[in-house]
Amino acid sequence: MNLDQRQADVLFTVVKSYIQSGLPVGSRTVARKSNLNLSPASIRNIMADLTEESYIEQPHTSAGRVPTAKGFRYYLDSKLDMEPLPREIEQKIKSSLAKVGPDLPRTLSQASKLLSSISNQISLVITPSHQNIRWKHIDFILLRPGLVMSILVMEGGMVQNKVISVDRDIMTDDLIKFSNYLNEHYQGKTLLQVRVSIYEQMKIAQRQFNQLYQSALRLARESFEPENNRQVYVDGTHYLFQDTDLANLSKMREVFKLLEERSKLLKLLDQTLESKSLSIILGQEQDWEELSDYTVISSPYSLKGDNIGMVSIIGPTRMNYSRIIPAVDLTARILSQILHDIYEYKNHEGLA
Amino acid sequence: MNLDQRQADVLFTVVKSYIQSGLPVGSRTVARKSNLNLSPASIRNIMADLTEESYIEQPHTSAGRVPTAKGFRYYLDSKLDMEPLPREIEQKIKSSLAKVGPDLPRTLSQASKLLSSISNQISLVITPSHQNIRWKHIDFILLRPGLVMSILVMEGGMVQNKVISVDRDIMTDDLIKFSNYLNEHYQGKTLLQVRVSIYEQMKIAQRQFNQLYQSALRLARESFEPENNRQVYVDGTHYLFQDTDLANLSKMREVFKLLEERSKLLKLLDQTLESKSLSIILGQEQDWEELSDYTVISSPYSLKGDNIGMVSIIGPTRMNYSRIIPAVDLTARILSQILHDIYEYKNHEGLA
DNA sequence: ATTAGCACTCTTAACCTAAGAGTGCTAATG
DNA sequence: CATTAGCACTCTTAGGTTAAGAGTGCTAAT
Repeated sequence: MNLDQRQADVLFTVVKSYIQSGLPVGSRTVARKSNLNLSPASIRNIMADLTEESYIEQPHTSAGRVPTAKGFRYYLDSKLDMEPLPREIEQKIKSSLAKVGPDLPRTLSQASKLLSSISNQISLVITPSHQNIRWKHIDFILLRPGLVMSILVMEGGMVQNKVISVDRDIMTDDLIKFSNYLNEHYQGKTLLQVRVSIYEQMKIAQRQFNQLYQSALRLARESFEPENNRQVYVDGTHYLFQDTDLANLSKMREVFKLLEERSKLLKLLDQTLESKSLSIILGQEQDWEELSDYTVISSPYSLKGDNIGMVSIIGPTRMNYSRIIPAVDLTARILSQILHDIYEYKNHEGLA
Repeated sequence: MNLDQRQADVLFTVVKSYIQSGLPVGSRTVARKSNLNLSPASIRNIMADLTEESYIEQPHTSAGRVPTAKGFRYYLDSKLDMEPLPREIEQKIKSSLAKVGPDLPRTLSQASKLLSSISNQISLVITPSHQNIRWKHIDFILLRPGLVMSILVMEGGMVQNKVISVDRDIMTDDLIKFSNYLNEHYQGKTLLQVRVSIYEQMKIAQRQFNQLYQSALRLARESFEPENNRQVYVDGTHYLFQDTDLANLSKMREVFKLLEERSKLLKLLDQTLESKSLSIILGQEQDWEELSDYTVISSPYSLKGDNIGMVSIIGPTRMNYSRIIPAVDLTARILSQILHDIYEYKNHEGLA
């Protein structure tokens, strides 16, 4: 069902006013704030319709209306009046991130700090999946007989390390041979590409009986395995305490629980990784009971056209979307730009 | 001023009852709960004295008494009735940590999770200062001309990496020479020891004009520099929402702010790193206005007699000390034990 | 189609009151 | 002389009542 112009106008006014005040919105207020020039009585009729279609609802008989999830969704799906971020904020982000230097983890961490402080909401920045990134160098270090640490340096300065158990008769010299081999033959490929190669070789190797060769492959396979170690940089958790009352205390607690369960969190954010652009998850809509009353706004950052990670904020459903959406969007864009620069060796003349 | 037996008894009863109920404690209650066999009237006299000396205080005229920071401190400084942790919990910690394998970061992270879940409080585990740990291997990787990543693997599997800018004419082959040299000559020393050596060599080198040699030293110096990268594993933040009302909301918010300001947090915990054993910081006592009403219990974990890191919890001042102190203490002990095992190559026959 | 008017509902804040918890003091007690 | 019973007093809290006010939906007038 679509809304006609007047209905949409009323709905938008209700949403905006509710975002601003957090209070149920009455017909009087809508009459004043909208530019429809209708009397409250007429507005009431329209609001009755909107309630019928459950875009808005009444907390109780004599209260004004509050937008439902459906109402918010309609508001968000319509092109809305974004306030473009002031130039100086954009500059601040750029310069602040440039200062960090060509170090991806620090860049992401800093981006998270910036985003939370300009949005006044909890920010999340998730590290890239390593799968589609090329790697630069691999090293195996014998921690002690039977135990090896593999260190995989990705372009952009991400490092992935892993402790791997191996046959006890593998020596440092063997490890050096392995790593030399891998560095020579596979360097510059993505992890995914390497994995495919290795699996092929393993099939062949099974027919041979070269023990050492098989060990090498096993070691390589483990090192390049898709690691479950994507990190999430979380900042600004204290913003969740903005205008809160006892009622949402238990809901806030759920948010904090969610933030600590990284696997759940990743699942939530992965939902949106596929979408090409900014996406909004309304907790009430989905079956994320942890997020009722909260909304997640995410925007992917990309490298060479692939979305590899996410920039997000978590805030109350009644947050100031016009301000925050551009903030998330811009942060993701700048991050993509900087990533591009790091990977293309541009604009970064080293650290101070 | 010291308390006599009876005064101490009354104070303890007040503290315990307050911890249990969170409510001001009246003379009736003390008369019942203490084993003094005195009438409420007599208790009232004693409580008046304790109030005089400000061990306890009255929220208002007709209310019972609440322990002050001084009262809590007296309670904590006296040897108190610890409930030793049940055997099975100790076992659970040990086995759960053993399962992680000889990987220090993961071990610490897991320890933090365990501690928060058995204490029902926010837990903090701070990673070791690398300064007094021996290192195993160093590697330099040329990210691109003029930019090197150094990777320093410590015993126990900590990795410290850093992006360092260098002269543009340093090549991969040079880097290999550098790292070989360092690995041969300094391996097995602590970072602190290496730094001292390097500074000495730099003094000598200044008089020479071997450009390459000087570069190598600069690179080494940066790599072994005391990094500001001690991490803190935080878990169980949602426990802060236990029995909370609007009054402490703003205080809770301060705690969350503190948790995100890692530098402040480290300063707080470093206070206690020197003390040989478990220590308790009452927020009200110190000038940590972020922590009024909260208390930090910390216990250091050690390697070869040196305290290298901390295990802590943050909880309300009225928490169950008898249960939680042993939990913190035990976790730190087990961690020390496991560290010892990792470093001595004992008890760890690799991963599954 | 729009709106003024109106009766109705429900929440909220303010006020009052009674109950109850706890105190400190005094005088009695063993 | 330490202890305790008794009591008047204070202050908080919960409950109940009330009045104000916000907002509604309906009806009838424009």
